[in-house]
Amino acid sequence: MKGTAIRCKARQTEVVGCMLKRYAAERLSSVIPDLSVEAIEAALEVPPNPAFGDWAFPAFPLAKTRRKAPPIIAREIAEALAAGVSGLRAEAVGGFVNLRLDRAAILPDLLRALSAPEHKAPKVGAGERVIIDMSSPNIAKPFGVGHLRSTVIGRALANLYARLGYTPVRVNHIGDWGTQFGKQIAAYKRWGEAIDRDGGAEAGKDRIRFYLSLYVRFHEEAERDPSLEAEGRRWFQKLEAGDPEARRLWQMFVEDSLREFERMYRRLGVEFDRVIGESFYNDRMPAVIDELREKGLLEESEGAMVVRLDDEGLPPCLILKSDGTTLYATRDLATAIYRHDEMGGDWLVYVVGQEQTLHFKQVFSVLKKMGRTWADRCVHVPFGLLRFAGKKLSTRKGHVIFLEDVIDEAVAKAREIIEEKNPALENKDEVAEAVGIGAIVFGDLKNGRLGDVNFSLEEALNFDGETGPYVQYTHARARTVLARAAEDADPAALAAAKARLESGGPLPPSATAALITDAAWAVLGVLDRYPAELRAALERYEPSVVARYALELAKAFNRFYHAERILVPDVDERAAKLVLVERAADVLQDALGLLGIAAPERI
RNA sequence: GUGCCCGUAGCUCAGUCGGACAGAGCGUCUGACUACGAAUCAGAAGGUCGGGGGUUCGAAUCCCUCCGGGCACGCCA
Repeated sequence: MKGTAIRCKARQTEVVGCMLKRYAAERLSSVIPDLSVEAIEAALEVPPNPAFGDWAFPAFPLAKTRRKAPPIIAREIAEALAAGVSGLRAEAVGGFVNLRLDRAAILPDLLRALSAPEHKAPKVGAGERVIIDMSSPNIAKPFGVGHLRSTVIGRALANLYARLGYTPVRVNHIGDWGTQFGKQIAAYKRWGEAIDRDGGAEAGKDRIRFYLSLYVRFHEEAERDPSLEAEGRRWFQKLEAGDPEARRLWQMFVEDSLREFERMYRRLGVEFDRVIGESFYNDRMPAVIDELREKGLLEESEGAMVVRLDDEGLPPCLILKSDGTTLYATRDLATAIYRHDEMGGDWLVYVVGQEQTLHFKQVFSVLKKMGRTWADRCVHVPFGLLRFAGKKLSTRKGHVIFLEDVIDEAVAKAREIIEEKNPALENKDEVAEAVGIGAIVFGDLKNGRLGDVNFSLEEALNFDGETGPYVQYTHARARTVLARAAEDADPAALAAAKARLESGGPLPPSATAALITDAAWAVLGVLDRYPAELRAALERYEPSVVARYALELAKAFNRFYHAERILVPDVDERAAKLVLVERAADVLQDALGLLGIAAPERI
């Protein structure tokens, strides 16, 4: 099995949902009695060349049972189809049966299916609550480009869950606790306090830079002066003990940071159902430790307390340090139990970098040993590391790229392009924001989660080709056509013609002719796959499936747009083409929406 | 050392529960704005799918092995 995500077996169902494919499979099954419709549907594939037809059925697997050569079987199937089955044409080529659907015959059903509500919302779940751990930045640290991944992947997954019938709960698990806060306080006391007293207290983004510079300086000086580390530890002990000054400074870091994060989230359009700091779980950890001890899972090892996981083939999970204090695994156990027991989570999903894969395996295994049967409904959705100029970004060394800087550049570039190409646009700032951010978010989501990303500003600012702006442009272009059509004379006749098209009844000849051209049919074929793509995206926890799909649809639409004139005089033909344009625009907007990207009417 | 992830065109990446000559975008070159938006479209050039074995009628896809890059492997999160 590929990937480290533990997949939900209940959702490992066949990926179907295209009515065209099912149609072909059903026709085929009448002449292939030894296979079920489902098996045939699963076997059908898209031929490498459109000239070969719409679908291809490989006859090779039947060769064993039928004890005949594949080309002979293929020919028999093709002949049987020609003799007694309507709705498609078949041709045997080698071991394949190439199928060409009778486009005109299926068109009414297809149009009806495309306008049905289930097309954009195929039901999979039954309202189960899915707690999604996403974004989860650290206090007193900048919101860097690295946090973008967890944030936008998590948001897209939450949208997909909601769409497919689950109840997602988006949780921002803020890193507000740990020994680094002792260091942060120590650094602030040593150098920062004086600066603030002199009135150097910056606000906003610079405040975070200020904290970061103190943190970096701390690590630099700690290399020469090891006593700093001890000082940091002492401050953390004071913080844990509730020392007023330590609490006050910690509170200041938290508030300043959350304000900054909130601004980023607003720009990205990300919302959370719960924002809970790690410190929230401080008083919940003793109960976990007690339970582990009662169940006899805790063992002493090298002075620390661990849970052995040899039977799972995993290294031991460290629960208590030799000084008796807790570790992040302890906290994550308490967090998971809270999310299940008190937040009512049926599934716990963690959108966290792949460097923590082992950690989550251990935590889930410990939960299982504790008798929590829901442990196998805990899923780690890992993603690759983001690096810059081939280097890993390091907070300690101050190697960070502020997401806001990147966003600002992208928005400025979008603004320039708008001035150049569409100076008459009304809400330029709003659109520039949507396009600039859309470029960044799409640029992240179009690639598979697992690969490491080598961040390139140049690439993030490229709006040509397979990009967010390309999809947004295509959508806006489609909307413009629709708006122009609405201005046309005789809207009543147009509306009547469109209603007829979506009723599932017989179509006027000029409407049928307009939609069965290669260019139009290609668009309809891509539209038909949308529900299946949504299911596949969630099943694989892979928003890039949706992004790739949006690109494919945009590409097919643009081809159609160039090949055909849409606003033609014939009412039926115009209505037919407009239905296609409207469906394409709706699905593009919908797919962008799932990815968390705005789809302005004009750009 | 052990485990996991990655290795496909100059660059960035799809395709990986096996299927027909390996697909996009960027970049390069050539065309298309007096039609609904040229942030577009059409076309060209460009690849030992990291190497080698194996399974199979058929392998980028599955198995083994090696090479290269990354991450993780006890008191950070």
